[in-house]
Amino acid sequence: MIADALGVTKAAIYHQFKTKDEIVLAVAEVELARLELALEAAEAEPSRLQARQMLLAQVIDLAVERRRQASALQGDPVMIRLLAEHEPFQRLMERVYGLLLGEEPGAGTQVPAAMVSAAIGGAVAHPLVADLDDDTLRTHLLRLARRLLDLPE
Amino acid sequence: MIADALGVTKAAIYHQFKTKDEIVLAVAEVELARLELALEAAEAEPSRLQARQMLLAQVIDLAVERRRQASALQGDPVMIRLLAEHEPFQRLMERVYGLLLGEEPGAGTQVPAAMVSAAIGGAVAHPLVADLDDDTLRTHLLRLARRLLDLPE
Amino acid sequence: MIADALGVTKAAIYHQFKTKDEIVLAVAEVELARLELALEAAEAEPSRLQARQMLLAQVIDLAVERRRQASALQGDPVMIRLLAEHEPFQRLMERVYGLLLGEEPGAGTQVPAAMVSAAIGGAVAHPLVADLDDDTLRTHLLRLARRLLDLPE
Amino acid sequence: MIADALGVTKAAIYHQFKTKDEIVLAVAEVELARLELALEAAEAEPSRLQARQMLLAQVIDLAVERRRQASALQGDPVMIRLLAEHEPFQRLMERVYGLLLGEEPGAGTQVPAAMVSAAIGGAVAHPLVADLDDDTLRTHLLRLARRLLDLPE
DNA sequence: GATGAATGAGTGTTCATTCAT
DNA sequence: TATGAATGAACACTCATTCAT
Repeated sequence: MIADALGVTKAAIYHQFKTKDEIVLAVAEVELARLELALEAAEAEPSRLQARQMLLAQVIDLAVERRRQASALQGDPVMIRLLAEHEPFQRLMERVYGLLLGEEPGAGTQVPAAMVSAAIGGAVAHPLVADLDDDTLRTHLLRLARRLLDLPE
Repeated sequence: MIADALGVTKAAIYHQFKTKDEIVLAVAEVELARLELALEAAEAEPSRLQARQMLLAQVIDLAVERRRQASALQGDPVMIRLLAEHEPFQRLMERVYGLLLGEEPGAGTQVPAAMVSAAIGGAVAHPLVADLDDDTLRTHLLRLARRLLDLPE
Repeated sequence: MIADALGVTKAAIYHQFKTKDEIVLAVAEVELARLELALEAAEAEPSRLQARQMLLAQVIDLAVERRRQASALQGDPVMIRLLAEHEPFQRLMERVYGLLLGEEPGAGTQVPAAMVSAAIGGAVAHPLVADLDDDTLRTHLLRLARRLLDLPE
Repeated sequence: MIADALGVTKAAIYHQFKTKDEIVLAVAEVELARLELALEAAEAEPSRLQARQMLLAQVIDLAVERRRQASALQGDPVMIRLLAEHEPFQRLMERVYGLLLGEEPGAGTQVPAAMVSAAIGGAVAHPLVADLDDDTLRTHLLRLARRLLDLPE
């Protein structure tokens, strides 16, 4: 499916990547890099509140932007397993969650963090919102996420 | 995979169900029936607020209870397609969303509805919460969902 | 397929017959019995020519009559193999061919015999003639078969 | 079955063909091409009678030649369905029948056409003629087909 | 006599992966 | 770098057959 979408042969892809895991990782890492950039930009903000607002806006931007492209890998079991096991991703997400929630990461913040992540990720992929244009979706997501995170509008 | 998990042959399963769709539907319908019961019980409540609180509690109960069992079908493409297409499920979810959000269902409530659903479903399935015991998870989910839905604690 | 068509269970059929071969044989033997009757009636005719005409008419009658019923078994590989191997059927067909062709059976008559049989059987099953009513089909078959067999109209 | 007969894996075959239909079509199309060539050669003949004689000879040649090879697909349900539905084959057969019968194709010629086709095809596949050498079979078929088609020897 | 449950072996098809060129 | 050909293992599904009840 991936090879066809790129217009090359499967073997050509296996020349560049040793396993499907590596392919998925390569795709994921682009997103990770962008997320890391957003995180660092937010962490550089002087006020904690501004940092949280900024990070949230960028996380939502990324999710909305990506929603159509790379959808091929969206439901891919390899992708799901990898994100659940890939350590760098885990650590990055803990930092993101920690800042978003305004707390240090730890056992107490895991569930809210997972819910925020799941709420944004799930909402973006949900068929109910497939017809909404990007701006409307972004606005809705922001409003709801702020409520979840106890952030002022 | 299902047959192996049950310790029987594939053919034995195809003796009981005509298609994979039927297998998935049979599993889903058990949940649907319980959800419908919960919805009807909530709708019978005198006050709207009590109805919403009650339905939310039961929806979360169901999600938490189910989280380990039937996880085999969780990512199954047939399950995903069926839930997206199965009319009775669609109608039921609209009623659930409508009551949870305290509004009549419509275009304006789709995104919050999708987010609530995704938040609960996603959080329950998230690897980060796999180690939490049921009670802790339930408490967290309730707190967050109430915030999302503007419900008092 | 057979069990469903009869409205009983597969196991019920396997209670009556030990193998699929036996089922097919039982169906075939009904036809064989009718064919044998036709053959004996024809052989009792005083003139050879009358015998041939009579047998041909009855063979075609049988084929046309059967064309819709039991069509389930028509293409069945078991049926095909069985008719090719079943000795009583082989012997019966040799007698039928011999009389139809007006000769004693032998190496020299095998091809014409096979062609007559194939022409009638094939034509009856051919999709091109599916819409023809029984009488029209019978008339066509008779005319052509007579030509093949050098029989006067 | 096909893969085993060729001594390769099923997947190897599915690398070359997308569906079973394609496999069957590929086999059938070789025959179709040869039949079309024969038809065109016959149509180029100056006299109608010569054209019919020539086409018949070639049709029988093709049938006799093919009788052992590709017999794996002979009873294959996919093959049967495809030949019944494949438009190019339908059109080609109508042209062949029309010329063989010495008439324009139409409703009136369908049954004789089906019978000639069934007679040749059926006779060639019939177990009774399996032991005959090609020349003897060809001779028999020619004699009988000429009789069917009202062609001089 | 009949049924429900089960099975082994097959079929059409996909997918991750390997390898010689 | 890229390709074509191949493979093992899976998956959805069917069919002939068996057996306890």
